[in-house]
Amino acid sequence: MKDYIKFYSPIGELYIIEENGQLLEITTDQSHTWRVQDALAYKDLPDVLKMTCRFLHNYFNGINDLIYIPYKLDCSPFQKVVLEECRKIPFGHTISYGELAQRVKFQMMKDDMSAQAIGNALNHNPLLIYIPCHRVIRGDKTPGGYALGLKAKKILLENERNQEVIW
DNA sequence: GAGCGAGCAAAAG
DNA sequence: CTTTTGCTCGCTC
Repeated sequence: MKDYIKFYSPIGELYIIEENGQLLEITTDQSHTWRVQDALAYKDLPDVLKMTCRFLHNYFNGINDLIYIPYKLDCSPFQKVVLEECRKIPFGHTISYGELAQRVKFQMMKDDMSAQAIGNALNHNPLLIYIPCHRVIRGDKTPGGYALGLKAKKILLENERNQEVIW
């Protein structure tokens, strides 16, 4: 049993998808909605959708809401580590793909880890915004790429830079 | 096993 | 400063 709601954001309509009390996806992909039940009235929403909605509302108003939202990652073990590490990047901060590669390397106790593999994993980030993959940029400080296009990445980074951070 | 990146660093123009 | 070149590795088919 899956439910979803639409959230109108500065980077377009976001679809928030939930299953059994766990956050499944935050996406702009409209074609995903065929899998889910009809959208519910707000008062009947599962808590996880209300939490995510509030989180996004706060986020786009420059408030770093540090709530934990239960979520389920349906992806490879490698991607999970990358996404978990990415989630730890604080509001308003940026790091490079290479640096994230170092952290993942440590987590997985590997000898080598390429930045390219990190980019590959982030490209399939199922939880846009909540996992702030837009805070990961190239080593030379240029933005690199973004699944929704560079325009969206710049809007998100501008949003974090200009807002007063409320802890 | 081959091909594909949201990359990197060094070297060249 | 910008562009090119070689190298990288986990994922997917």
